[in-house]
Amino acid sequence: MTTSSPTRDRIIDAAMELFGAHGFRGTSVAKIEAAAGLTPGAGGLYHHFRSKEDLLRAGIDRHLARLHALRDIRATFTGVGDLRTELTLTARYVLAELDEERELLQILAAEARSRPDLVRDAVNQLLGTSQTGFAAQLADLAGLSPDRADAVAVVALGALFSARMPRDLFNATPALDDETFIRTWVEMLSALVAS
Amino acid sequence: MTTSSPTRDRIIDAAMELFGAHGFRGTSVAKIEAAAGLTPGAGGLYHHFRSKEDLLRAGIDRHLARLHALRDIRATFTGVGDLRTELTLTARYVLAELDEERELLQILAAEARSRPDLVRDAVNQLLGTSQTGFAAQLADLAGLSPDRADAVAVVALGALFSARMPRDLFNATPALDDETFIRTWVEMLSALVAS
Amino acid sequence: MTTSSPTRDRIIDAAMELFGAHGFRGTSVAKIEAAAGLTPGAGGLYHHFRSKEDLLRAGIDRHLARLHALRDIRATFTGVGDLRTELTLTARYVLAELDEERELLQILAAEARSRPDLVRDAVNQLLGTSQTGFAAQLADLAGLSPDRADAVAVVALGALFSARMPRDLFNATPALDDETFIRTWVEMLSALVAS
Amino acid sequence: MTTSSPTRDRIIDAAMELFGAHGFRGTSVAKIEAAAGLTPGAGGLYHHFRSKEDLLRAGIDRHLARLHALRDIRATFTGVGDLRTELTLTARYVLAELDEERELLQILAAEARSRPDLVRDAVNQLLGTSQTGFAAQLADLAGLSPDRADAVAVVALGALFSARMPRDLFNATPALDDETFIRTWVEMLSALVAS
DNA sequence: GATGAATGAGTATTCATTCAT
DNA sequence: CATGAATGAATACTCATTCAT
Repeated sequence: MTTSSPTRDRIIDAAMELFGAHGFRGTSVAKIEAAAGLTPGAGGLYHHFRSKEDLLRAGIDRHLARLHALRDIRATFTGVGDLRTELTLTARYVLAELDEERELLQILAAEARSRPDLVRDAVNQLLGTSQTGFAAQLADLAGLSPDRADAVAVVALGALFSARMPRDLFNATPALDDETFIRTWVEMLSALVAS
Repeated sequence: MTTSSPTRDRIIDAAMELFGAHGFRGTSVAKIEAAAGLTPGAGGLYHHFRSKEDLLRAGIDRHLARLHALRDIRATFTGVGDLRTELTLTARYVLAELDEERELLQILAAEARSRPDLVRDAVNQLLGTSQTGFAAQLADLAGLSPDRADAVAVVALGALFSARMPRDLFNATPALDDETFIRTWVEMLSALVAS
Repeated sequence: MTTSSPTRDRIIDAAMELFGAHGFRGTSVAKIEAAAGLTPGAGGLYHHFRSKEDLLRAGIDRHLARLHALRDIRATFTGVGDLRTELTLTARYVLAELDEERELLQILAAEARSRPDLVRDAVNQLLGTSQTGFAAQLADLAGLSPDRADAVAVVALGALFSARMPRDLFNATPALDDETFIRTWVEMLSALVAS
Repeated sequence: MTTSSPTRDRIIDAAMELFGAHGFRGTSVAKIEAAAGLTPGAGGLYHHFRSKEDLLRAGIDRHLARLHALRDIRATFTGVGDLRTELTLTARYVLAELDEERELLQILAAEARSRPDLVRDAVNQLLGTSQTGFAAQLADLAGLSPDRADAVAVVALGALFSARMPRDLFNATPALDDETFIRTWVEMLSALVAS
């Protein structure tokens, strides 16, 4: 458990927002301090973090922790309803989660080249549990074999991610509204499972 | 038409590789010059490009031009075979194209925050034609209504992109081999279309 | 008389050791505090010293005070024995004293440029009394005239100091072991006095 | 042979003077640039040296090179005259050499703690050849055995160095004028050799 | 067309010192 | 007395860009 203080939290908030908006390198320590209410350039940040990079890591960790919390909550509302309903709920949940993690994903995408390991680890945490969780759900709901459930989970979740990636990572205008996207996605999956 | 010269091309080559590996800000003009065989730090680059940013734009444009060429070639091998075969070919083609554009995608993802317009424009060119092209193919092959074809194209292409994004953009280990991915994807689509 | 307290003394101990090892500028107040058992960076040092420089002065003063004590003790064992014995004892005593003050000399040498007055004063105290004392001893022992005794004392003491300076001040490997050095030095002096 | 340019030389000149006066840490890169006629803070220094430390090394090397030149010249005026004359000439030469290297010695003394190896190496070059050279001269002139010549050379040269060290290294007022110092030193040595 | 040299504007980080608690 | 937090001032080093040769 890392030490927590109001200033420390304010620094993380400010930093992650700025990292998301201008990238890690594009955000100066002075700007972070200013945005956190400290005197810019005075190095007050270093009373809370060893380096700018350390702050990035702390920010990512906080995001990931929040995510784990979300996942725990989720477990409670599974297992009630028919296939279509459950898939629709899952889709909505995943998109909501992606929205929640938009800032994090932008940062990770921008830093992937400069901090490969940091990014890989974070992304594996983000994706890994989603995939195995959804595969289990599919195996359970639709009676798929483990291997098949895995494959379907990967392809289907990928499609779901792609509903947000172009917009969040590349500023592209989304090609479909959420309702239509989810409906089509559910149909595709139920058709596959039924076949 | 911008002037072309062997040195100019070498600079673009070097720059795009370095931008892909270390990001735009992470790549100094001096390093680009060195990698292009010029004296680092002497500013020889400025005889060919007005600024570092100008060079980035030139690099992106060259990638996009190459892409258009690819697309033209593609038109020739469509329209022969049944649904499954054609979908499989399409999937393979899209993945190959993504591999071809990996460097570009990495650069675009990293710069999305700092150069929103530049990135949006490039990505729209990359995605736009794919989407309408594939929608048309689907309408044609499976007799879907234009709206429906659009929706299905978006979801299906998104799934396909997601076969590369985690690895190319986030250094994540791919969860599925290409063969399995494509097979599952084709099944999903044909099931949907058949239903 | 400055106030004395266990913490204050611990701070001086820590500081002088660190100053000797890394120089005054190379030693941060935070490191001194840490080495003295205080929280680093909390400024606890300032309850005992007005500034870092003040602490340096206090440390030097403590060293000089210790030296005076040594000198007093010394007076007791002079005046017994022939010339050679007495010179040998003197040589041993001076080298021992130099060893005792090694840390101080290192600090003084390093700070000579940045704090000229502080260093000059301290060094004058260190050298002055040695020189007049030894001159008196020589005049007494060997019947030299005051002027001549002064000159011989300066040259001879200088030779003695040079047995330690290269090693203590410049990390050079000593060129001679103490026994040989002292024997040669005693011979040189007695030859001169006898001539 | 390191590259040489007027600016590069001006930077070394400025740096060594400032290092001597305020110490290495006490001299900012900006101040060196200003003193060398460059814009302070613009980093122009880095077109000539990889780092501030690299500049220090270059400065020390230049001093040492100059010293070797001096030594070569010296060989020409040895071997003419009786013992006393030759010793007097040697003493004057050594003091002149020390005056020539005053700046260097001050820098070395100040940096001994922070750059032990750099200083040790330089000092070994400075002292080593002096010592063996003078020992040879003594063996030759006065017919001393090698071991004894070594011992006498160390003690005598140490005495000579001590004519400058207090003043140059510790700002102390010299206790003797050069003439008297040298005369006493010569007497001491000839007495020893004659005995 | 290429280069050596220069510069203006940063950029992360350090540090002595202060002060409310 | 000691500490957590803050700050003003520095500091070494980087870099995109310009320009005379």
